Amino acid sequence: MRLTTHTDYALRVLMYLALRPGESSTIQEIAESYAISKNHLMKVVQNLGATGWIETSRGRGGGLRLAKPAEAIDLGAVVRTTEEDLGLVECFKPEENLCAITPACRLKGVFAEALEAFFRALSGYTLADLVRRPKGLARLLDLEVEAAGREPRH
Amino acid sequence: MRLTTHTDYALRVLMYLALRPGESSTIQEIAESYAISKNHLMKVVQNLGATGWIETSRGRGGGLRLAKPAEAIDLGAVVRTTEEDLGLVECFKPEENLCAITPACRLKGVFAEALEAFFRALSGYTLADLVRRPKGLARLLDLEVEAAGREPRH
DNA sequence: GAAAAGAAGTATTATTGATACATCTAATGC
DNA sequence: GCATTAGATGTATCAATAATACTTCTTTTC
Repeated sequence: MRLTTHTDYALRVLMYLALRPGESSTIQEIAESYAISKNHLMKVVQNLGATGWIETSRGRGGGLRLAKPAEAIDLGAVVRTTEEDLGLVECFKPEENLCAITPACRLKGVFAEALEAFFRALSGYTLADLVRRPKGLARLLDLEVEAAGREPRH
Repeated sequence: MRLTTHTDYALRVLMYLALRPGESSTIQEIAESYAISKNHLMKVVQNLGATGWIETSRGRGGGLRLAKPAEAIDLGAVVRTTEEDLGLVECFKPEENLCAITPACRLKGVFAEALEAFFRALSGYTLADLVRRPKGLARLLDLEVEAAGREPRH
């Protein structure tokens, strides 16, 4: 039971942007801060843009910013869009389900309920909850933030 | 977000055994009923035996049976033993975690809580809940059960 | 119109879950 | 006690797909 790194990276991007409300950041910059692949991050950002969590602008001076305040970004809702395969067991996917007992089996219902509980717990938090320690985070990301009180390295 | 088929198969084996309390069944038989790989199922059964959910006996007349009543087999506990990788995101695994912001990041705590909610929901059910329709299940598995009222095919 | 930055599509690599195969060991029944 | 049956164990292979890299557009701004 794992989430893809796609989801992991998507959340990191959102956290980064949440630390700089109103300002725009580039993929380049974010990839460097986390020391992860820029190419991979591009796909993640593309997806975040397509699903409406962030706004992107091209050209010189372009970049990314949150489409709405961090307080309004529900983590459960985010993960539902970044994690595309939520079929826990075979019987979740009718088109490829070969399990003989599906018609009388209660497994699917039980797992569906557990999955619901998972997302309900996530939805108890917003992006703002993840960046409750902005100074510490900004320092670790080597990032300039209002009131951070020091110059960034780049 | 998926569970491995290992977990899926483990639950199917337990359900099969729960339909025949006290009797013993062979891997061969179970693999045929579900039309899945016997070799793969062997590993699953081995694991179920090692973790104490079932009892196995070798030799002629050997086979598998539940180690305790279906009512006493908690689904959350089962999945915790069959699903070995529960590290949802990178920061769950200290030995391979490279995320720079881990010290100040609240992501791990939030996901740990969601995972807890997942298992809490599963633990609301036992194996007995999964086989609440024994006749229907037995018919689909082509299985002889007390009071099922017909001869099995094999 | 040049430069910067994101968008899009394709290709490659690496991981690992799933599966197959071969051999070994234990228990039973004749 | 020996043959047979059935599970245990270990290794090797295959397949799916996540992760990553590359290349080529578009758009925007100066």
